[in-house]
Amino acid sequence: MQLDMQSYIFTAIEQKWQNRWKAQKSIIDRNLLTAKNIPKYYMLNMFPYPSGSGLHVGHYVGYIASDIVCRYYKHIGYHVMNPMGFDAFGLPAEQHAIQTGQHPSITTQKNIAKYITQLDQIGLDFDWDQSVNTSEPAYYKWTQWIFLQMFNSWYHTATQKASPIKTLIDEFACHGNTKVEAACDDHTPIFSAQEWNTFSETEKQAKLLHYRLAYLRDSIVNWCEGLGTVLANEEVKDGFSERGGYPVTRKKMKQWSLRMTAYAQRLLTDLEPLDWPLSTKEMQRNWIGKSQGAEISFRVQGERGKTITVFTTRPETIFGACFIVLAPEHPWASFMAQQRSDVELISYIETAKNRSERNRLAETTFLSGVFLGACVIHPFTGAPLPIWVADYVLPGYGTGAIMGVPAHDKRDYTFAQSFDLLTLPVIESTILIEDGPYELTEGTMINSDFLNGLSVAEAAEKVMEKLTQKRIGKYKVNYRLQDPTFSRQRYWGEPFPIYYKEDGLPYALSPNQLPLLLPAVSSYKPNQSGVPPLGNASNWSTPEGYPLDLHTMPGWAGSSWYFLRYMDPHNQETFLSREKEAYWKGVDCYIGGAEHATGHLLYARFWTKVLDDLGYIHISEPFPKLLHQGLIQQVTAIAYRLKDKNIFVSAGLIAEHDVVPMYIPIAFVEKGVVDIKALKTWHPDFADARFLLEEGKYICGGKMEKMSKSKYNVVEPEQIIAQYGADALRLYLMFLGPLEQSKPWDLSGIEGVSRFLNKVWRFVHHAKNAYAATALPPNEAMIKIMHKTIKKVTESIKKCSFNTAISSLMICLNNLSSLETVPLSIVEDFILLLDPFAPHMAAELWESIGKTSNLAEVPFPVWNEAYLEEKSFEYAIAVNGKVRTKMVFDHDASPMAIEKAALANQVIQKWLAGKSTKNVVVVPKKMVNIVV
RNA sequence: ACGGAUGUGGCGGAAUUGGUAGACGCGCUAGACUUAGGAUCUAGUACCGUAAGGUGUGGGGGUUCGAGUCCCUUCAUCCGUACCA
Repeated sequence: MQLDMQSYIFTAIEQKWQNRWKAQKSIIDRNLLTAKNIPKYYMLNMFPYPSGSGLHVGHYVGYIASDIVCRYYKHIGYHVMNPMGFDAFGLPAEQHAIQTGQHPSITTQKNIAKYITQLDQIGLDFDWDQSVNTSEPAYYKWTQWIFLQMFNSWYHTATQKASPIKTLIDEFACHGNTKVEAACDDHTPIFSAQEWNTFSETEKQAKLLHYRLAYLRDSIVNWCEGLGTVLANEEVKDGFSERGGYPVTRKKMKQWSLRMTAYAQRLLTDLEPLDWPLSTKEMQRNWIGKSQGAEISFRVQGERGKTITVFTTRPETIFGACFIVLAPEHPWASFMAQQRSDVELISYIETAKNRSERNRLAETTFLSGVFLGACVIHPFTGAPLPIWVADYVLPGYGTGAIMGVPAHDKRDYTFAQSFDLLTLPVIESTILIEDGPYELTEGTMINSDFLNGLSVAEAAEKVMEKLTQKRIGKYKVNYRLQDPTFSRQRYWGEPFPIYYKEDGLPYALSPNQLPLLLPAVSSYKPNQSGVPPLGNASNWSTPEGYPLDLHTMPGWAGSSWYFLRYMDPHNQETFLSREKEAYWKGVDCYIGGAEHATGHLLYARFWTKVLDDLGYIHISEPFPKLLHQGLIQQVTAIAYRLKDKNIFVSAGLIAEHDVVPMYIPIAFVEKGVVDIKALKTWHPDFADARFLLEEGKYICGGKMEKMSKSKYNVVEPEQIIAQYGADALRLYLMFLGPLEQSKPWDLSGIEGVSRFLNKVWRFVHHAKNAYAATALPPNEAMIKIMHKTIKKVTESIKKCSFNTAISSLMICLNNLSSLETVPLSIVEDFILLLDPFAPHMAAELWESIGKTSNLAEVPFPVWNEAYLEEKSFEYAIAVNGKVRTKMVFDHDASPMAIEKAALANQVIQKWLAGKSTKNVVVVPKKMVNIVV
């Protein structure tokens, strides 16, 4: 028996099948499959950014999960599409270009090649013929094209749809903009049809820009003079750039923006029916942040005609308003500061502006602020309310000004406490003012003139009536969601298909000029005066000589619509043909990380709606079903550098120093001790660093965090595959725990799945040899084991509960291997069940038992419920909820009979001795509980 | 700070819908086979206790005949917070 049992040499087997699959793939005729009337399944994976360090084990989790599901769907007869592509524009390749001069496209190509190898080596059955690369002109041509659609559209609030800009021009020609219901900039000037028709082309364009879905506006950005560029919040640490340590200021810059707020309500409403994790829906809901309230205008004392408009969600508390607070960015704040040359105020505004929003919001005990030196008049009482400038009010939300109601708002309360301001309660409550604010929206109004005695809800209604009547307030729905800034001062992104005429206004290139190729540049850095890298291109202008836009699009541009392109990736006429869309009908299942909950997933929904409105596609939601894969976590290593010095302090000594934590590669750490030599050669920053040691060692700090290149804690898969094989790694990553949960990386568990695979191998070969000549029918016990497993595995795959699917395969194998002999039909079923999880081994075993059919297309086993029925059930018999014994009863035993038998049981008798039975609960097929 | 999630043996985790907590795997202990074992097989393994028994799902409280599961409260950890992808 031992003689012909080959051993399981996974390297050879995996290579063999990967090659064979590739050959099979190339002869698949998709058009034929499409034409046949078989059901389709479009699986979508969040595509990766191809970074230089390659894939890490965390990336595989979602891909393996989708591969399992897809292999299953193929087994049950679906035409499956599971494409993979690359979100290839991004900062790392650009940084690399700045450092080495190598063009980012070369770096990107190299990285992509590595990624493809890494994806192939684990047996992922991707449809590479459908792949996309967002940085290729053939792809970004359409990203630019979609941008032009946004530029050439406006949002009609009456129909709740985007519409071509031409319809707006027609409207202006007939009625001016007095009647039009449109999403537009604040303070858009009013004009009549007559005026419109006399406007110059320049004036018309300027007016239209207030309405376009893609428009220019002043955005506040993190400007770093030293690097000549804008930085992400994460690149800014305590007001200094992470790279180089240059000061960073917040500065207004003209930027492209997308009018996403116009879609806020639809993004909110349409979220409801989506089959998404509830937590993700909740996060998007909170991100959109709809709040209903009022805008109320306050007259400024002694300033004729000047008013300050605040947004409040609690207009009924207006009599409790004790002060007005402006964001430091509020135009009136700096105006007043300048006018009065108020040094304190000017400097406060400056510093406050440069604090990060998170910092500003994180303050809990003391809120900073400065009195503006003016007051507004309370519209009902006529009392003067002081105007303050404070950074706990943010410019981007509401009107950038609030009325402070300290008695009923936590932040306002803290602010009032910080400056000893008056606090006036207007809702009756048992909470004393000294104990904090009363924030509930229930109770009876007090100290509120005409609102006294009303409930909060009644008061809200009444006060709105009054405010509207007096024309000082109106209902207002406000969203936390902002129009996202869409331009970047970068090189490696999509250029804007926009040029500027002498009038300084943006004009669109015509679609036939697309793609607008990224130009060659002499340097990838922004130039000294802060002109973006595209400024370094020669002849960056239209054929007529008009200068082209110097910005590029952000990383999320290409990823906002790639799921559409997958359906028709090679079409040069359109980004997605009507026929292909009609066949695939969009994504069936999307698997990706929860960390994109409010970014990518929201942007993609927004773009989809725009394209749907304009009639280019016919789906309103891109991802009807969404699953998250959890992060793989791994220990990070943290070194502590003295502020402003290139000296690193060992972890035990940091209490005595002012240090900045920095990630270092976990690879250089052994039991908390850092290999300083390795560190010094790793990065120039460390080359001549000094180290303050403890007991001769440099000890680093550490945390469990998500595996990520930027934290230098990734585990690369090659070595694991070489040691255990791709099937083992697949199985292990799925066996680790529930798909959606974060899991710490720990290699020791892989031994278990590796043993399992070896056991499967021996089992099949043993069965094969024992039964080569005969074909005995399986007995009842085997059938029961098998059908139980088929059911469990099938249901688990459908629930994406792969860890339990694998464990039931293990249980099944343990049961089967304890049997003397097992017929081949049982072995066949087992191989089929294993196939989605460990496809290389399954294919090899399939062949080894003499099968010539393509395993991937063999129908999945189906269980028969009749085989699973049990005749009896083992009841747990509990006394007062504690299980004391177990008894077996037939399914048709009556509750009365069970109760009687249970009470008569010897063990139970012992527990009942001397007590009276109060109650007996018999739950059929569950348990018995006797209460004494 | 805000929003979201997670917390069960030494470890990863399992547990239909409120009904026998700890499936499956790692690790560990003992044994078998073996020249050998980082192979394989067998048995055991939540904790305390010699036992009878008791205690156990981050902590505290509640609902219930019965709670890992439902409610309240609290703590810890992780993810996101708009130019990282």
